[in-house]
Parts: sequence; C-alpha cells; structure tokens
Amino acid sequence: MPRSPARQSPPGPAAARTADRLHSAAIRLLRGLRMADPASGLSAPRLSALSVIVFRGPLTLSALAGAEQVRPPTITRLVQELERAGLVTRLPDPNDRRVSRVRATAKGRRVLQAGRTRRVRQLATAVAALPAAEQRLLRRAADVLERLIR
Amino acid sequence: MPRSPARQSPPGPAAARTADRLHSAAIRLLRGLRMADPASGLSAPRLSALSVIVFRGPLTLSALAGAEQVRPPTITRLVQELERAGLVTRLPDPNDRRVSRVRATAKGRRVLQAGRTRRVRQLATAVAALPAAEQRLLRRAADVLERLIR
DNA sequence: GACCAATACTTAGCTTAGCTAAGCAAAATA
DNA sequence: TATTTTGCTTAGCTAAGCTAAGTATTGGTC
Repeated sequence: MPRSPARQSPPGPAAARTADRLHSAAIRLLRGLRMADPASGLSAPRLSALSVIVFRGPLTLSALAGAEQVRPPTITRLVQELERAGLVTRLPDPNDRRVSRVRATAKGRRVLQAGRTRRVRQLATAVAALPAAEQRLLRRAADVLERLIR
Repeated sequence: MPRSPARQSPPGPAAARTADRLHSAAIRLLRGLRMADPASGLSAPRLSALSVIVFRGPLTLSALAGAEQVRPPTITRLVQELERAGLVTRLPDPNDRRVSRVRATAKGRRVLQAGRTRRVRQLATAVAALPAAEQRLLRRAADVLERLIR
C-alpha cells in the first residue's frame, strides 16, 4: 500500500474537504466583518494595504502589489484612496524616477490601530471567549495558513 | 492576579492579534482563489450560494440570504445569475405567492462539484502536501472557525 | 368587507474592488 | 543611439456588496 502523502493529481478527499471548509469559512468570516466601520472608510483591502505600509516601511507600489497579491492598477487606486484620506504619502525615489514609494503618515498609523481594532473587534471578542486550548489551536492554525498562502 | 479569560471590553492583546491574523489570512486566501475558473463563471459567492442551494434543498430567497449573510437584493441578483446559467430554477410556493423557492438543477449539482474542485484545487493541493499532523490541526481549526462564525 | 401593516422580493442606483488592455516615461541594454 | 524592459497610470469592464424605494401579497383589525 502506498504511503499516504504520495498522491498528487487528485489531492485526496480529506484534504479537499478541509480546503473547502476553509474556503467557506473565509468567505463567511469576511462577510461578517465587511465594513464594520463605514465612518473611517477602512474596508478590508484598505486596512490590509495600510497595515503593510505601516509595518513594512516605505515601499514601492510594485512591492505593495506583490505583498497584497493584486495587480498594479488595483494598488494604484488603493493608494490614491489612502492618500486622499491623508493616511499615506508618496516619496519620489531619488535614483529611479519611475518608482514611487509609499509611507504611512502619523494619522495613518493612528487610524490603522483604531480601525483594525474596531474592525476585528467582533472576531477578537469571539476568539477571546474561547477556551485557552482553542485559542492556541487557532494561533497554530494561523501559522500554518500563513505559510500555506505564502 | 485575575485569571486570564475574564476580561471583556478590550478582548485582550493575544486574542486581538489572533483575530487580526485570521482576518489577514482570510483576505489573502480568497484573493489567491478569486476567479480560479472564469470559464464556468463560478466565483466564490456563486459557488457558496449554489452549494447552499444544493445541500439545503429548495429554500426561499430569504432563507438563502440568511445563510449567506447578505441582504435581499444581493441574493436576488445572485440567484438571477445562477438561473441564467441554468444552475438553479425557481418554484412558486403554492401557499404564499410572495415567496419563491430555489432548487438546484442537475446541471447545477454537476457544475458545483466540478467547480468547487477546480476552485479550491490549489488550496487542496497545498493542504495535501502538509504533514498529517498539520492537516489535523487545520481540520480542528475549521471546526472552531465554523462555530465562531455562527 | 375595507383598510392597514407587515412580509417577500425586486428595481434603481451607488460604491468598492478586482481585472485586462493600452499607454507613457524612465531606465537598462544592445 | 535605438530598442526593450520596467514601473506605474488611465480607461473601461465586471462582480459583489449596499441602501432606499417600489410592488405584490398576506394577514390582522375595525
């Protein structure tokens, strides 16, 4: 009998089922959270992009697009919106005038903190209510997922 | 010192961080999967709705909206698209002429299977490549997440 | 039985977020 | 110097969500 993790073409029913459940869970999780804070205009993609800009320092639009796994035009627009809201600014690159680096403003950093807290509050509260063992489980699952997603 | 899971108003930094990571993971996971199959037109929301229709039998639009956690107009449109694609049909309710029940067609059931397989294939393959212990971990995490999401 | 409120869905019209294709300007290369 | 490549933008499309306002039906109330 072949050892289990050998099969390649069909991923195997158990893995497929797990993938399917994670997929559904992701959809519902984001739907539950979508636009938790219309006032500050911090939708999921904006929050996510702003977070990258805040934590990975000033970076080029290409790098941001790569990190966010979206195409260049999407990033162009997202950054324009964040800029319009005063959350980020752009610096010209002195060495290469094609590129444009983005950095968070003080307001951006402030709003990120407040906004992500508000946005994931429901989820965070639900997580906090779980027994410690399940919280640990979710943390380890997040590790695995982050690796999986690349 | 107070025992840990007691605090309520701020969910606590560990839970908040876990929530934040799950949030990010969900965004990136869905971005990676979005429109894996443009040919069959099976986007995530359609797949998700079709799946509910297939497995929870004929159900009213309101019930579907509830299950999918979206507002009525969104469901109206989604169902119109699925109908146009021949994946579902509508039955009038004999007792109440306001309501309209949706059921999957044979084609709908067929396409669901093929489509979801294609759509989550990347993810399923990645999951299948994990050591058994991590696959188990993800399954248990999916249990917890499904409860969490309600 | 006539009205009125509630319910189930639809329509209209907006926003956001993604895409491709095509363009422009700067840099790198031949 | 001419060409290609790179980084970003513009134009224009689609999908998926929303609210507000409509229609039709049901059911309750005087």
